[in-house]
Amino acid sequence: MAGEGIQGSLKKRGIRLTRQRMILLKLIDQSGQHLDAEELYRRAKEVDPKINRVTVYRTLKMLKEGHLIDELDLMHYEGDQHYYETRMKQEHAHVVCLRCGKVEEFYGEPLSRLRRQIESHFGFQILVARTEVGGYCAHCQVLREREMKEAPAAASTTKVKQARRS
Amino acid sequence: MAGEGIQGSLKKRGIRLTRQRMILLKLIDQSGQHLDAEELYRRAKEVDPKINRVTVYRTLKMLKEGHLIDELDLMHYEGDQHYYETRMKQEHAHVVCLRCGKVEEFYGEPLSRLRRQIESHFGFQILVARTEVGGYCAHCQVLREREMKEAPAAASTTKVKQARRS
DNA sequence: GTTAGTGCAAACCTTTTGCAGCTCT
DNA sequence: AGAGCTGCAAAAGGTTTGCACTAAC
Repeated sequence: MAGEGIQGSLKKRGIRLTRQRMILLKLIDQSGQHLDAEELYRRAKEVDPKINRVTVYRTLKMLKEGHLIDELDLMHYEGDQHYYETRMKQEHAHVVCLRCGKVEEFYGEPLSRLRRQIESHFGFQILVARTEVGGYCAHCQVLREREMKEAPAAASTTKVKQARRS
Repeated sequence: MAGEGIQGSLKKRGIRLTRQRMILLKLIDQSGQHLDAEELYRRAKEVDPKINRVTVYRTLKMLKEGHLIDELDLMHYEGDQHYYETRMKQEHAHVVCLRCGKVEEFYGEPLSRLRRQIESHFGFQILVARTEVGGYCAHCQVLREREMKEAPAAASTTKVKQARRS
């Protein structure tokens, strides 16, 4: 399991493995989802009701600075908070539907090619990379067409809040 | 000049061209830079000291929703505010040095290829795309090596605040 | 035992909202 | 004339900080 990888990495750097951090690491790692600080806090409280929101923020900050997790915005689909995911997976782009909020992940050659080109073009040493794409998923394109016929003016703002899942 | 393009587009949509909006459009368009709301407000006040910060936010929001400008985070190099740029340019990635803050722009084939692949892979209709890369520019890589020798512990956090220019 | 980490409260920064009055068209 | 926009004040949302206490090593 991936949690061990992160814990080992922290230990090596002399960072203490507190009870709170173990809980948070486990949560981040288990859920394949993109969690924001508040959601992570909510879930952590179910395990340890005494845990503090601040500890969540501090832990996320630490993990981010240690390049153990990545920070995403997901096109700010529902507010300006950030989302997090473990860094183990292969590099991928996030594709966010601006109507239903669904997040898909795109893996593949074009991404690593882009990375290599940027590195060689600028002599740049890449530490983090983030590609986010916003638009309409196949399903919502159809629904939008329908909406346009019924109420052309309102359709441009239509936003259906529903489970964001990849 | 590009400002005309945006103004025309607004007029066509029945959006009023107020004095304040003209000022802001001109500023966004002139400066080839990436401005955040506060900086834009600061500059606008030099032209019209009575302009309100809220108007800046409202104008940015309107332009963003009309897809006339793009919103960037620039890897949150210095805070969580957003940066804006006009949308006329060809699509490009933003390459941010995490040490000196310099922002470079990368144009090229890999980006449009990525876009096409995502569209065909998911049947997705892309409206906005954002690629941001963080790391060390050629210049700062050298400086960091030097820092590592002198003060290994401190070097990981070293951040030189200086003009963010592309 | 020492030092890093936690919880609490309070501050902070960025952005949004409600509303009365002003101004483009 | 009238809808749309602005300014002001106030609130909201998300995140960080100072400090005394606690717990990991």
